Order: sequence, then structure tokens, then C-alpha cells
Amino acid sequence: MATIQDVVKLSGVSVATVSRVIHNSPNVLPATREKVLAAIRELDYHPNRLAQQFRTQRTKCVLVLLPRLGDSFYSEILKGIEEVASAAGYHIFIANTGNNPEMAKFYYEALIQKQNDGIIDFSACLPREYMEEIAGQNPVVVACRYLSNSNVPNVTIDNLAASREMTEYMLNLGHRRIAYIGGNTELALYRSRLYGYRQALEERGIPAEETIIYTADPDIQGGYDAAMQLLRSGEKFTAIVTSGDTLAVGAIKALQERKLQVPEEIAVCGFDDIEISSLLSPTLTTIRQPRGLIGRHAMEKLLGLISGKDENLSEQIVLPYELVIRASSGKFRNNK
Amino acid sequence: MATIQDVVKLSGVSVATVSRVIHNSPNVLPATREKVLAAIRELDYHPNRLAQQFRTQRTKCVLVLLPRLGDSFYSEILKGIEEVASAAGYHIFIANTGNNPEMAKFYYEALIQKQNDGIIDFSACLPREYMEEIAGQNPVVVACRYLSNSNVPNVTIDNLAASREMTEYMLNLGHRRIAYIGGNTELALYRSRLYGYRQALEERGIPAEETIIYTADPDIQGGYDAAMQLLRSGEKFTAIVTSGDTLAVGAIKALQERKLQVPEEIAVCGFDDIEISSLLSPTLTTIRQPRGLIGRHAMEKLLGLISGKDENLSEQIVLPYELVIRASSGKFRNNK
DNA sequence: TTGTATGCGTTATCAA
DNA sequence: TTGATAACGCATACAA
Repeated sequence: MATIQDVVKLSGVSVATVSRVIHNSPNVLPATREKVLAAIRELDYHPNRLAQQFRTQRTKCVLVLLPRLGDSFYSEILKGIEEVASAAGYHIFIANTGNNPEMAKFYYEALIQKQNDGIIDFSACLPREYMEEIAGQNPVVVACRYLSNSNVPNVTIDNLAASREMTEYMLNLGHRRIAYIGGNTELALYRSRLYGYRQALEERGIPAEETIIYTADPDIQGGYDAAMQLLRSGEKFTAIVTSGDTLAVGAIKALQERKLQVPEEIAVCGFDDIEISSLLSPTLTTIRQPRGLIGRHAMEKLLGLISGKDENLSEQIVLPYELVIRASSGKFRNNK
Repeated sequence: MATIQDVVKLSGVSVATVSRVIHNSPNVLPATREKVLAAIRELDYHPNRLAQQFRTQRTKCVLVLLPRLGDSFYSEILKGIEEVASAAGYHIFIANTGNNPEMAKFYYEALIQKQNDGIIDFSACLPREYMEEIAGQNPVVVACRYLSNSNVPNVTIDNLAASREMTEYMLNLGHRRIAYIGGNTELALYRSRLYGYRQALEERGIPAEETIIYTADPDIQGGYDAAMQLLRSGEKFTAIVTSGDTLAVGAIKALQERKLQVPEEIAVCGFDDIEISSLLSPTLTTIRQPRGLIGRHAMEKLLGLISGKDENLSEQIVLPYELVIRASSGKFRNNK
């Protein structure tokens, strides 16, 4: 690999001048610039990025932390991030934490040691104190998930309100005994969604019943397993509200296997509006998160933090969601 | 941030010794080691990774290039990669090329400049010549996809044989007029699969008919659109073979919307066995790729290339696939 | 407009 | 077993 020294020798100018040419500094004579460029071409010289980064302590790269890979929910978000990032000359790298704090720590370490200029964290699996300490000194944006009572910059929808609205919609359809399948409530995100469900019920004077509230792994299998348990329990219910489309897909699968018609016998709704939700039978009633918008806002916020122009270090950006009515919630019925 | 110099001052030893302690070199007295470790703890010193990488020209990180994000097909593969990588003390970063050669080039540039130690490329969207030149001097493994007539290390299944076997299976079920919906044949991968379909037909003396062979974007929408076109064309057929589960899912959706029973009226089969394939109605007959195995083999090969111990620079690893029979292909019928 | 010289934080060579 | 010191490749303050 040719280094800047090789270019110096071949072009007969100094390192400083070569460096100026590389960075398009205006203070260099056209003739000199040409000489240097010729040498660069001839040597097929490319500046060593590792050395550049080491020297400047900036990489023009940001890291996106995902809780799991292959979740289509994130693909649209990542597109939004990429859009804003590449317009600003940034590149993004994605890493998987698997919700494992040890893994997450490794990547935060990478941030601290300037291997990248910032982190957008959809995983948020580290303790609040740790996050706040790091976010206080480094560009960090948490998105979709959040830490409760924290001032780390955050981009989300109002999960509580969305879940409440969804549950209210089901109540308005006439349902009175509504089961719930949600993700682990250790995550603030899932706590909020469960809480929205509870609020909606309480507002109607219907007590939430713990026997029809289930916690599950937030994937298809988790929804399937929870619904099967629910069915085996013998509890009566006419609808299931879930905290995720994958959970809803799994639940519907279980219901259909048990020959229960969705939505005629049991209505189901999801959360997130992932790609397959509009393609299944029945199509899924769900909450649509503005995914592209989430990605763009998160990246813009991060760029602000990186440049230091954005001094609002504890901004909580709350974006609008949308209730998407499809087939799985069914029509109004008079449930006794 | 504390540097090695701070540790030197506090512990009263030389940088060399501190460095030795950091890297668990055996040639250091226990007492000295303790002194240094105490200083490191007190200062909360962490070696600057950027400086380390710059100095050693190794990062202990590898890059995985994906053609698109949020495709659940890759999640199992990435798990396999991660397994092998972390056992060897490596971390993986994922980047999206979007099948865009410009993007891919940026990431290969990162490899050339030692920002990471190797690349596993599932995107393979760069010209063969470019790839061969880079792979000749850097650790590169192409997986799932491949470049035709290339000697870049590669991990795949035998796509041609798999597609042929799938088509043969449909022929054995009695189908004679089998439509095909496949990905863009500019990719060697999709060329192989289409070729397998053709071979199976020819072996039975059935000429492949171009009027029922469609090319589509390899996602649900693409499958849906192609199937709709196929239906509108008025061509007769009793089965559809596809080059991907997402295509099959889209095709089934289209058929069902047109009130055609799958598999009773039209049989459909996919390729890849993605997560939802076993959860849809009907469940999908498909080709299962050994995803975990692909990931592990690719990473092991890459580690071999990185360490220089693996001198087999043009190895083509072909792993076994499996024909998974589910509902969408239906039973034997006597198609005239 | 150009060049000189210094340092970024670490590893590694060599001598002690 | 330990230490002094020279790189690694580049950017930049300062001098010319």
C-alpha cells in the first residue's frame, strides 16, 4: 500500500501539501495540485483511513444497535437513517446486541474509543445510569425503546397512548373480555403498552384480569405459545390485544389451528405494522409506527449531537402513530 | 480519557511493561503486574482501540455485507457467523449494500484500509474482476450468492440441483405445465435456480415455455405482481415454482385473492425456508438452506484466510440442502 | 502558497 | 524481567 510519503517522493512536494490536495484545500496552486494528483493516480494511493481516524478522532461512521437481526420492522427505519446519514457523508454500521448487555457494552466501548462517531440504540438493554453517563459525553440516541425517567435523547411514538387507543377501539367494537399478550415488561417499552391496555379498560370500569394477561418472547413462536396456553387455560375472551405483530401472527396461527375463526370468533390486533401484516389472512389490524420518520429523526438528532450544534441533550422526540384497521379486528358485535 | 502514559506515571513502570500487562505477556513479575493493574483500575484506563488498530493493522472485527436489511433469511446465518466469530474473539459489523456497487465499494475500501480484518459478502454485486483482485490480497468470502467462473472463496448450496429437485418433485406430483417466478437472472444465483427448473423439465422431454417464466423483485410484492400478471395472461398452469419463499408468499396471496385454492387448484413452492414459511396457510413446500452451517463455515473460512493458515484461496464450499415438503405443493394429481 | 516539525496512543525491537 | 526508543500514517500549527 502506497503511503503519503510515497506521494511526497514522487511528486516532489511536502506531506502538508499532499494532505492539502487530498482535502481539497483551496490554498494550493493548480499546477502543484496537478502534480500531486498525478502521483496519487500513478501510485493508486488511498489515504489510510485508520490513520486518519486515529489522528482526527473522527470516523464519519455511526453505529446502529439492534436487539435482534432479521426483524423486518427495522428495515424501513434503517433506510431512513441511511438517507440522512449518506446525505451528510456518514456511513452506518449495524451491530446486534441480542439484548445482551455484555455485547452492547462492547459496542459502546467502541464509541467511547472513537471507533465511530455516534450510536443509535434500538436495543437499550444497558442500565439507565450507565447509559446516562455515556450519553453525557458521547453522541447517543435511543430510539423505539427507551429508558424510564431518563434524559438520554430519545425518538419514539407514544406507546402508551397507542396501546390505549387500540384497546379502546376493541372495546368500541363491543368486546368486554379482552386478553393481552405482550413482551417482557422489564422493558419500559412493553410496560407502557401494557399500561395503555390497562388504562383503556379502567376508563370503562372494566377491571384488568391478570389471568388473561400473558408475557411472551416478542416473536411468532412466542405469540403462538402464549395463545395456546391461553386457550388451554379455559378462560373466556372474545379478543386478544398484543404488543407486537409477530405476537399477533403467532396467536392467530394458534387460534386457526384450534379451528377458531379470526376475527369472527376471536378478534386479534397487533402493534408495529410489519411487512407481512397486510399480506396474511386475515390482514392485521395494528398500530403503524412512522418508521422512515423515526430513522430520519434519530439520525438528524445524532448529527446534531456529533456536530455539537444541538445543545438539547435530553430531547424526547415523540412522533405520531396511526391506527390501521384491517380484517383481524372484525366488525362490531354485541358481546355479553 | 486516560492513556497509557497516565498508567506509566501512576505505576512507575515503563510503557513497554504496561503494554505487556495489557496483553497478558508472561514475562512480567507478579508484583509488577499487580502494580500496573492497580493503576489501570484507579484510572479506569481502557486501551485506545483506534490506536491499537492503527498500530497493529488488525481490528479483530469483520464486516458482513448484506444485499438488503430486515430479511429474516439472514438472521440465522448471522447467528452462525457470530458464534464462530465470538469464539475467536472477533466482532461482526453488518452493512447494507442495497445491491448498490458504489456502496459495496465503500465497504471494500474499508477492508483494504484495514478498518476490518475481513468481509463475508452476501451481496456480491461487484464485478468479478474487481472482486478477484481484492480477494487475492484480502480475506474475502462470498456466501449464498456467487460470481460465475470465479475463484473467490465461496460458501453455498448447490442451487441448480436444489431447484431441479424441487421441479422434479412437482413433476412427480403429476404437474406438467409449471410456471416459474424467479429473481433477476443477472445474478448467477438466480440463473442457477432457473437453470435447474429448465433441466428438470427437459429431462422429462417437456419444453420450458418462456410465456410462463417470469422475473420479479425477490420480495412479497414482486411475487404478488408476477402472479397477477401470470393470471391475467390467460396461460394455463397447475403449479408455480419460485426462486424464493417471499416470491411464493406473494404468489399465493395473489392466487387466493383470485379465489384459487392453493394447493388444490394451483400448487406453489418456495425456496429458502424463511421463518414465516411454516406459519402461513398453506404452509410452504420449499428448499431449506442450512443457514447456521452456512454462517459458521463462512466465518471459519474467513478466519483461516485472516490467519493465513488457510492457503486454499479459491475453495468452493458446497453444503447440503433439504427438500421440505409441506402443504402448498399438495398431493399427487393426474394433470392432463 | 508551501514546508518543517510535532504528536496522536500504541506496539515492538533491541539493549540492558 | 524491564526500559528506552523508534516506528505506524496522517493532520496541523507554525514558520517561511
